[in-house]
Amino acid sequence: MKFDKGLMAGSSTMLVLTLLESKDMYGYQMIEELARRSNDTFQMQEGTLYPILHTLEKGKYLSSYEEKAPTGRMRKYYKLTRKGRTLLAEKKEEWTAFTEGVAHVLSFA
Amino acid sequence: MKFDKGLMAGSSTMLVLTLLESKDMYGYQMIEELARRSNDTFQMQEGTLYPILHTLEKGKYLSSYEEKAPTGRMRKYYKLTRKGRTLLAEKKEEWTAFTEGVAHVLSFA
DNA sequence: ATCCTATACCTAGAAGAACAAGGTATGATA
DNA sequence: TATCATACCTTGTTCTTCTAGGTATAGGAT
Repeated sequence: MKFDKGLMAGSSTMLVLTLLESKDMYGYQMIEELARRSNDTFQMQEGTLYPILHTLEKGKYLSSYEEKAPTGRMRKYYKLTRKGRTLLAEKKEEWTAFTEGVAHVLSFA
Repeated sequence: MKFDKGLMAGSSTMLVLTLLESKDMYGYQMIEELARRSNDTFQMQEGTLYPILHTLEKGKYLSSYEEKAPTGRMRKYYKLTRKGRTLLAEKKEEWTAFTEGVAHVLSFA
């Protein structure tokens, strides 16, 4: 399933934060994990993800550290800060309210 | 409730088409009706709506006609075409699949 | 040996969509 | 007479995504 570009807008930041809620992850991993959790319906592009990560880190919603993978390559892990958790909670609330609003409009007789 | 700008993206066309599903409407009316159906959570801007209407009409998803209101002013009514109904059905399916995907990611343990 | 693929990071530029902020015009109301 | 609500529209800015590249390493295939 290919989604309209616009649909991702507004929810991708929430999705990224959600992934980091369970554990620290690196970018490439997030893309795979997102696909896995959504049964391959979400294929986030690297050109979408990396700028989001950088913006979130700049805003102190995430912190990062590098770690050597067993393969020998470096990976950049991101970690949710307290500020990030607060943002995530807000995003989730907003998402719920928004989808409820849409559902209400759609189901209106 | 004020929503993130991005959230509207991707769903506003669906919302507009949905409004026209029940009856022909004019732009100004759609904004009011959308607010009413969503308990004032959706405040679509004119600068958002009118371009959408024009694009949809250009694509033959809507047709329009002018009618004099009881007040004497002209109103431009929009009507769903068959092509528009098809598009609406697709948009609804896409929306459902997308929100289900998000729900799945959010609820992932 | 060489090439391709997967991994892993990044960015610049184009495209799409919403919004802010303006404009025009008419009818009703104060 | 002035202001508000109605009713339409557009331009320019901003935000976000995606496309399409670039860099680099490791492993497998040819």
